[in-house]
Amino acid sequence: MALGKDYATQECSIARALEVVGERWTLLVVRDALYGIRRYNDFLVHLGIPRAVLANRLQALTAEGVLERRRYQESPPRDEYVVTDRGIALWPALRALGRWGREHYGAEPLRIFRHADCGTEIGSYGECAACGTVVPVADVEMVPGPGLDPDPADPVSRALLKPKRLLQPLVVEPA
Amino acid sequence: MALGKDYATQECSIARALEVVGERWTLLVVRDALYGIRRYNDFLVHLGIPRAVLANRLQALTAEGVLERRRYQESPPRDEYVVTDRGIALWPALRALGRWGREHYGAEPLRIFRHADCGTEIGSYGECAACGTVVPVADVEMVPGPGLDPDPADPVSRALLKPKRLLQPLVVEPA
DNA sequence: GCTATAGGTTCAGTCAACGAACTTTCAGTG
DNA sequence: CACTGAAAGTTCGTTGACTGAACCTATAGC
Repeated sequence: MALGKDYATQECSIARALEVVGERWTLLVVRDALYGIRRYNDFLVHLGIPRAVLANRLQALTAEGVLERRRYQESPPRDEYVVTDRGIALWPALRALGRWGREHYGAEPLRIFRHADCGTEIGSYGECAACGTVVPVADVEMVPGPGLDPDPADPVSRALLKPKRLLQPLVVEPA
Repeated sequence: MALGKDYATQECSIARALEVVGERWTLLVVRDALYGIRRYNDFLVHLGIPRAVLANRLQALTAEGVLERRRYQESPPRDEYVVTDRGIALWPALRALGRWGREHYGAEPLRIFRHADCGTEIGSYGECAACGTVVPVADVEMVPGPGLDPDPADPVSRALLKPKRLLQPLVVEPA
């Protein structure tokens, strides 16, 4: 969606944000990065995105400082994309969008997010009602909800069925 | 951004939300609607959006129940687009996106949002720290911040310089 | 009759997305 | 040593969306 040419005239922080994360697929890439996905192929399989578009988005998000490209093996050279603090700061916006989507279009929750320390489901704004604090993203535990397909086709979706903390790197079993 | 064909396979409330509001311009239309803009021409002038795209977005948002089309005069027939409860529910997501944009890319605030009852600036999640409650959108007052151009070219931007409550219909002075 | 306003539609050109095929580099296996 | 397979892309032709300009309709005011 984003495009400097027009959004630049907007004088608006929302428009500024959308220039970075407003394009098609971009917010879903950030979502997956928060879920712990780091590798090109895992994004590819989980999103079902054209390869060229994924490469473009990963590069753009890296250039914007939302992701960081990191070498994880030397031979053959392989890089992974890790979400930065700037990307983590998008969690409240993604959480708000997800709540809105579920409340207005979804029936049952697909994924449930809980405070890992106490097990309480976190609220609309990422807060824990029991502890009275906003939960750091690293302390959010994601568990599958009743609406989620219990036997998805792709190995990345299967790996995401296991309860896990956000940001923790996802371990994908080979198919 | 949105497109059913691919996002439908996502099993994700965020993707579901992006199918509705993820396309280019769509979230900015909703933002303007929350600011009190209701008329085709006012959206057109303020956004600088191609006419055909605006017509498409207004129709799509109306079909999704985010806006409501309402006749405001009979002769000649003229309709305005008013944000619904479903659209108002997007405020936390827009607020979160705007905060992120300002904190990571903007210098000074462009618009400041305050609790109309007590004057306190509202927080990241739309809450009032003084009152300890989430402020209903209708009780949010918008005032220009230091970063905003004090003398914009178009009449809609000029009308938005005056402090006003969200949702209150915008009164545009003829140029 | 003339002009302006509001709210669109139509059209040609451009640009991005899509899906399939292809490339490179290496590790492991027989 | 050839073969297979994985990871991370690049290239390319087609399709679809966005863009800007022009055009259209109905009415009010002068």
